[in-house]
Amino acid sequence: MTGWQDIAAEVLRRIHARDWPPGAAIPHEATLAAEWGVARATVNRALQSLAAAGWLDRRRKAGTRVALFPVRKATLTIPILRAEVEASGQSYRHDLLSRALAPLPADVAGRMGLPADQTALHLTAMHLANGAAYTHEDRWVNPKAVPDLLTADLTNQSANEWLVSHAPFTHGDYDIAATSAGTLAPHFACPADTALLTIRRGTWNGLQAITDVTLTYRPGHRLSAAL
Amino acid sequence: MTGWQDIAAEVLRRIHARDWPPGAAIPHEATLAAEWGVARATVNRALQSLAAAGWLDRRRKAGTRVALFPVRKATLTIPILRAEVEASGQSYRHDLLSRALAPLPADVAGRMGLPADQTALHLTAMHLANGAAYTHEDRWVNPKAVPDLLTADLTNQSANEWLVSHAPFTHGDYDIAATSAGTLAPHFACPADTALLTIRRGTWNGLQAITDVTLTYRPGHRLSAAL
DNA sequence: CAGTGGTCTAGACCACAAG
DNA sequence: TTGTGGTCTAGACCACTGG
Repeated sequence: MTGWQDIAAEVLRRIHARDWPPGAAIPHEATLAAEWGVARATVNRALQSLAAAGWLDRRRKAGTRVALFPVRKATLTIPILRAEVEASGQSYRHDLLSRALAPLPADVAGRMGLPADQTALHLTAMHLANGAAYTHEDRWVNPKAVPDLLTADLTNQSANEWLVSHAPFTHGDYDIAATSAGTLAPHFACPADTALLTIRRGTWNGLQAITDVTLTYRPGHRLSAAL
Repeated sequence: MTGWQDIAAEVLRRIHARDWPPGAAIPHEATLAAEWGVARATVNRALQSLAAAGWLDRRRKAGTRVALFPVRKATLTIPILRAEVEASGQSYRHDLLSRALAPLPADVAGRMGLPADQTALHLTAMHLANGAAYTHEDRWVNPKAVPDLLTADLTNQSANEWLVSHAPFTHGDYDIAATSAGTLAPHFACPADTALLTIRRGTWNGLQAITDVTLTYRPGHRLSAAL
């Protein structure tokens, strides 16, 4: 009945109870293992999970301390739009608005690490929930990374879904910002100065940029998560 | 030289190379352990880390499969404002703008699970980077959860920093939205219709709400992270 | 029911960093 | 130098769940 999760819970309890206040060193793995009558590996696993969650700072030789600023990390789920919409009980649809080959704008090219005059595939689309505008998508795709996308059918499957299943990426980055609706206002039937939430995401396969996409959510949208 | 991280990397390589495409089952732990000449526990650790990162779906008896939608989770770091500002090489300062006991607004009370007429501590402050407005803070604190804060000196230490070191929380939630500057416009010397990024955060100790805070960032701010 | 992942153990060696 | 966490092993038993 004493698994590593139980041990992690007990350690967390002592932290919350301030038996082990922020900054304090806690006993060594071997000591705790003896106290609870388990193998050191079990304690190790529990403490590693708490360290990964930000509760503990661990360093060889220096020991384990309660983090001064606990919980600095939070997991934000960035769902596939279809899943996000359908999970809320609404129907999902996506409309391809445009599809063209064009030279990369300077800012996008810079983020993708490609020459500014490079020709790339430019896609714009609307994602709809229950038939109403949900999210606008503005995407640039490096045709050298995924040549097959040039001829793919994107009417039933969104570019995102196609890429996810055909072009796995090794890493990526994203940022979140607030922008005014501007030229997107007509899509959302809102004033041009409405504040909208945007998420830009770039994905890479090794050193090769795959795609750079900016999603703009309808007015009032919130990104939520637990700490 | 064959640690669990090497094994995780090799598995990831095979996923990226599409040796194991999305949805496909991969060999059992025991098989892989034999293939690489390591203990099953080592393979288990590698596969668990990949499953935690979203690359694999694992179920007892059903085996391990490559996730259909890899990398659905991203870690967003929510830093302490002081650390965020100082990390960018700027000087940090914070000005307490107001501090008063007042009845909780209905929406805040709802989020905190307290009666709407409950008296609580209301704080507003500006966080400055190199002397310029960086973030506006609007905070409500449950005085029953942290009575000591009522008499704390908040001129040198921000409420956030005080709470972090005096009132550990067990869990919390947050959401991110875009709003118009509105009445905060004078603080940022921007038009009232400027789009600003806001982060609302609620923290709890067990069943007791501690605080609910809304941070509004200066125009143009971006939240960034890696995937 | 039986196969697969989940976890524990006891012992060992290694890598890193504090003093 | 030496203490502390990081990891590996070989074997064992357990828990969940698919068939």
